[in-house]
Amino acid sequence: MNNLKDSLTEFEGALLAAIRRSGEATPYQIRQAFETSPSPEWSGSSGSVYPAINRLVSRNLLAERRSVDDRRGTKWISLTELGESALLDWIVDIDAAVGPGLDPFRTRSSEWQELPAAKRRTFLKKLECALTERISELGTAMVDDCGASKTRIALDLELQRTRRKWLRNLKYQ
Amino acid sequence: MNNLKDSLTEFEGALLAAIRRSGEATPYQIRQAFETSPSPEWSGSSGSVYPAINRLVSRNLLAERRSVDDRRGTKWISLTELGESALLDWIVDIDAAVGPGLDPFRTRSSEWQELPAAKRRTFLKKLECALTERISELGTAMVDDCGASKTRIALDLELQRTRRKWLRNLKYQ
DNA sequence: CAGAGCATGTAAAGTGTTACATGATTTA
DNA sequence: TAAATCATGTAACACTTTACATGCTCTG
Repeated sequence: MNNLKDSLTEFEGALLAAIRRSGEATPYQIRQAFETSPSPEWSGSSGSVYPAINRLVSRNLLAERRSVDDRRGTKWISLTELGESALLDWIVDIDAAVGPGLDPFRTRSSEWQELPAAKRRTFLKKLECALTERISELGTAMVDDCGASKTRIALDLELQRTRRKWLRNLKYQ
Repeated sequence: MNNLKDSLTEFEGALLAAIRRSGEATPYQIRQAFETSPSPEWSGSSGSVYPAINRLVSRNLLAERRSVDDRRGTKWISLTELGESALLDWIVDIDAAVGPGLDPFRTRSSEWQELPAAKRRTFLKKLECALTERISELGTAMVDDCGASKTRIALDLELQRTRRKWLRNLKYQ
């Protein structure tokens, strides 16, 4: 009830999704999960995670439970029914999913072509190498991972390959 | 000198790039360009554009000039040499370019597979339709556009096609 | 019993969003 | 001359980041 708009931000959605995946978790665990996540879209800092969780609790999307025998005040949080339904709405948001998001590659792509020729060649070569390196990292990560994140890694891999393919077309135009 | 870190945010970089493309422009023109931009990553609202431009002026990345005969106080802004070099650094930032950015499709992708089967099929079908629609829009946009944004649209198109391809693989797994 | 790690959180700073405010200039 | 558009900006609010603060619990 704190927030006028009832939709979730990208971060809040990702947060609820992570909590639901665990069933029940402590804010600290969720924070660790974000901090050690291979995709660093959010820092997972305490200054973002704790306030966000408390906001979601006050909006009745999360329920918190405290263990009696813990003097640290460790919280166990889980999704309420309202939280489940808000998360579901977030997951199936077609408009959000079809949008381009905030893609630093895409944002810069128009500018690369206007670099002076020598600088452009050097840079595009370096960028292609960096993409290739990332692609091979993702390749091994996908072989290692047989869990739920496998398809996500597959998507990452395809996106990077698409970037590289676009780059190669650009170079020889 | 206002800002301790000397790097640019995504928005500031995009702002400088837009200003440089015009050579000299008024903040209002830049704002319009962002507002009518087909890629709605930023709102282009006055509350974001004017403060950002004034920040960049106070960091000596932008120079402002006022026409004497205009009582509205219209400003003409252009990049200083410092602004040019800051923009160049931003453009060739490999780490930023290789990162995934904030991609709502990618963020949600892990969750779609865990939807109940019936709901999942319905949703994935709708998502595929939405992607197809977007792909055809981009296709016509690319035919119409013969300017500098053509390759950017081509990238958009390839990214959406990659999403759709990934989605189709997912469905029949 | 010291130090690493668990666990919560706040403070200050910066930035983006929506909504509001103000006045000048052009156009019907 | 009224309305649309040009043109600048501020205010309130929300969120994220970095850095700081506090205390508990386990392990060597």
